[in-house]
Amino acid sequence: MTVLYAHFHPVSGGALAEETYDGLLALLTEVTPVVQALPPDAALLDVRGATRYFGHDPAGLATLLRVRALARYETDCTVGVAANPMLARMAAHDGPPGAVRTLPDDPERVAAFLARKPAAALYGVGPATARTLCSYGLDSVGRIAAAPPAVLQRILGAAQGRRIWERAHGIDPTPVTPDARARSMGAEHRFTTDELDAAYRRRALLALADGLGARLRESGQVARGLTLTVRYADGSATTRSRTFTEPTAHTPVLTATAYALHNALGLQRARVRAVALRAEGLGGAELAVHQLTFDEADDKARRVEAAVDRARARFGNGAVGPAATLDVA
DNA sequence: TCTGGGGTCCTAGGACCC
DNA sequence: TCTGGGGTCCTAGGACCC
Repeated sequence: MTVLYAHFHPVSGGALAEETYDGLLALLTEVTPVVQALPPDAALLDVRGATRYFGHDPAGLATLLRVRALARYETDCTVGVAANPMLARMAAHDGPPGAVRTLPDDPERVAAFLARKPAAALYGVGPATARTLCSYGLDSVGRIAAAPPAVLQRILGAAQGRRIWERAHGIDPTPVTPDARARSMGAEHRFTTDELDAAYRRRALLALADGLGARLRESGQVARGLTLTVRYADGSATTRSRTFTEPTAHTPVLTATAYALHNALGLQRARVRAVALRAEGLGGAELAVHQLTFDEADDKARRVEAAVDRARARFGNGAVGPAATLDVA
């Protein structure tokens, strides 16, 4: 047992504040540097090496963390302790919140723990996969584990089938990865009433693109492409994505791409509940080489953007924004 | 226990290139 | 010159997690 999965919940109830979460992550790194954040309210820890230093076994370390989180942040946590991330997660979810639950490494104990669980309790099996598995009579983790891997691969596809078979046997080779860089960054705008007006949707997209660009530049990142998701009144959704000619964090490019994707959908009388933008394929801005153009307008737009970013840094995010977004925010 | 917003990963088909 | 198989990229969509 070297992996801890911690799920935090404020004693007062409600959601965890971002600053509190940051503080909790710092608290976790007091115990081990190998902490993987799972925003907004969870984390994985590899405590190999920490047990000796602190003179506690992993369960003891988990208890220590709980006490500190309560004392310093009035935040309780549920901790699972096991041999790998998947088992640690499942141990944490195996009972009421606010406890430390340990699953020993003993293969028979692990098998017994898994066998009695319903299919949907297996990490990586959600409602849809559970339905599929159950339709083949594979309604418990024990039965999934007993099925030949080839059968699961036929039902679920090669990668998913293999992974589910492994997990049903308690196997999870994924390491705890500290400092994992985000792959994408997105935001959604939900309309208060189902929106039929394309102009209003464009204003929402402008606000989203503006905010996304600011976040990208603030974090020193560029994106390779943009995805637009449109959610409709009936719960369905359409996604369209486009790759930029070069990685960028510039709001005008994001906005123009968002508009182009939106226009290409050719929505006529669609009842739109929400629009969302996601910047994909993030990378460090230092790696991006901007094609030098002699386009004066482009050059000016980038200088304006830099000035806006400086104003925001000084006066707050609400200080400056495109005029057309004012009635959407 | 549920909700929801912000994420991740996978699949599959088509285009393109070698 | 034609054929063809195998990468890789792009795009759309689905599923899952916290």
